[in-house]
Amino acid sequence: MKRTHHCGQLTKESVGEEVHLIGWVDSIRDHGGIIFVDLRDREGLTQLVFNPEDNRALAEEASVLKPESVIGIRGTVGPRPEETINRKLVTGEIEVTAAVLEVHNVAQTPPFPIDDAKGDKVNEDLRLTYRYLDLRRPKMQRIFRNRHRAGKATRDYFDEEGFLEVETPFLFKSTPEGAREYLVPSRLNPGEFYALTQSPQQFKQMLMVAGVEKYYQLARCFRDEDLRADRQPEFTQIDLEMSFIDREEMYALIEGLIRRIWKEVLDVEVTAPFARMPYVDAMNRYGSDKPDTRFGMEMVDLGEVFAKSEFKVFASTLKAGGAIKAFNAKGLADLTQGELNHLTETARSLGAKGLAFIKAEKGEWKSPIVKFFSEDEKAALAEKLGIEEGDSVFFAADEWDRACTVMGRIRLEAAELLKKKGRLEIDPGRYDFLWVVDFPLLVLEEEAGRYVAAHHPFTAPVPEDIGLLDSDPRAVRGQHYDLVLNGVELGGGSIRVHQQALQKKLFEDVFKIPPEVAEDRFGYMLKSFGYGAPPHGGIALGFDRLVAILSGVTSIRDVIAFPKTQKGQCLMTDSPGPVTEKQLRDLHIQLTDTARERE
RNA sequence: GGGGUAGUAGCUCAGUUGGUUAGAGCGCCUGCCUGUCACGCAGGAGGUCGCGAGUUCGAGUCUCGUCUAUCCCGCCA
Repeated sequence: MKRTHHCGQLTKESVGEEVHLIGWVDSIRDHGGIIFVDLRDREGLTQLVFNPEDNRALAEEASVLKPESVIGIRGTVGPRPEETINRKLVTGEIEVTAAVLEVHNVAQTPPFPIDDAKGDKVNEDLRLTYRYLDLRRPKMQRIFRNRHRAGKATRDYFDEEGFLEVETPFLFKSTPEGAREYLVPSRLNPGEFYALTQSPQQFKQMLMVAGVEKYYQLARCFRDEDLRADRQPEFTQIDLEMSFIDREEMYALIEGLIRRIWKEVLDVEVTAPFARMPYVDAMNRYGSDKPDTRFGMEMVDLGEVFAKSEFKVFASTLKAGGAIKAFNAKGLADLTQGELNHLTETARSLGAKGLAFIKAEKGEWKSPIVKFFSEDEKAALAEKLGIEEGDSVFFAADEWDRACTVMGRIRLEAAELLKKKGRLEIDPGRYDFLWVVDFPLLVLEEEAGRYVAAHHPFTAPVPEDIGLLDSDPRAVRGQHYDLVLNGVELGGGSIRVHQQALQKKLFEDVFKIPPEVAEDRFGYMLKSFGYGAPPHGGIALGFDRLVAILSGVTSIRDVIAFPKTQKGQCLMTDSPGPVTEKQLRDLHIQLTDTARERE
């Protein structure tokens, strides 16, 4: 029995037609005589009617149906009596009176409700074990559709912009300086391993040398790092690279892509160009390289106020070259001791010694540190932070980057508390896109005492800073850019180095990679630059995060059909799993004793 | 590797200071019910309180360990 309509389609226009429908039984309402069945497919619900006065045998068949069974019916579309019209359903004006019922599959009782509201509350491990049931929920079906539309918008846009989609290998070689990789043993090359690509970075640059000029790919990437709500071991990036492009052109290109996706998926007009913020400003004002600018509570630098303070903790921090940072959590003076303890714990976990605060309550400042402040200092604080009755102010005194990071994190947690108390509301339809720019090219790796690439070693320095590479490496800015949305890092990229000599200098002189190691890992790349490499640059956007935001969910597990748990397992298929001795022998692999014991 | 939260019926949860037979809603089963759409009404079944030790006359409750999920730190060029 082929269907003539889907379950979200029929309206009173179709009254009188004979139709075939097929789908899952969503619910059954058996009145002893008349029976109503809601039939569901991915498009919607349609009410079926079985009336024993018309067809007693059929009604008896229907009375033994169970929810989630798959059935097909043939029947006639009829108008519902006026008083029984269901305005909540698209198909609520009609019902289909069944004449023939075909039961494809009777379902067992599902282990959890297949229902948007109730299903959301079910333990995630159970949902993941029965993922095929979880995904039946209309909410998950909407996410599938969002993901599909976002992908299609991306492909359409880049196609129109003259880009070619090129697939690159998953099986690459190990490049240990980045994220930890998944290794794949090589049967044909005993003792050697592939690594699954963390990203197509090096291949896409080779495509530029190859003259492709404009490349993109919805690329699967693999990283063997610990998982988070926004990190899965395999994930998808919108990856692109383009020759003869500068930063300004890149911003415009990606703004066009984002506008296209938001329009196609949400029918929302995104305003471009996006705001831009230098990295240093982002850290100073928001304490993060991915600032959430949807609310204020910006940080203030108090170096000047406390430069000559009697308060030794602040004064000595400044003297040692550190910074005093603070922000005003507007209206949070009533935070409880428990909440304050929690914030303090958070600050400590980030390396702060504690969390200094002032609560402006009942006309006075309650604080363990305010007694050390002079009248001038208090006046300056009140003015700089705009302290009013009912506010809470938090302080961090530490090395500049730690002070910023700690305050940035406390700012976000304070915002969560204010949201919970109903004093801060963020419009769910608000999208604060932001380019964070002017990143340092290098960061000092304290343990090793050397510089490593802040982004990756192929990022080009800002041209006017190249001279500083030898004299003052920390001051060199990279041509790197991050795209941030509502405090989430959507992606990042850079204009790349395309000159052999500069790339070699960076590998060997700046990153101190031994020449033979550089040759082994990147030799082919350096060689290629000797044969006519165009200037080029690119970016990669986290497609899962993007779809999560478009769908209003906080975990990318919700936008991946079959995600892994925090331990990297798939509960539905029970992977990973053991393999046979023969498989191991073929791969020239022996298990250690600890690995054997776990079996 | 570290810190937090959770684990009690199929699901979501409650369970007081350690004290009789561990409860509720939904779901499930049975019966009744001809206009419901969270149908209704009546009745019923259903429990290794994650697992293992310990303290105690007595443990869902306290202690230790462990497992699983989740959030975070480290990590993610």
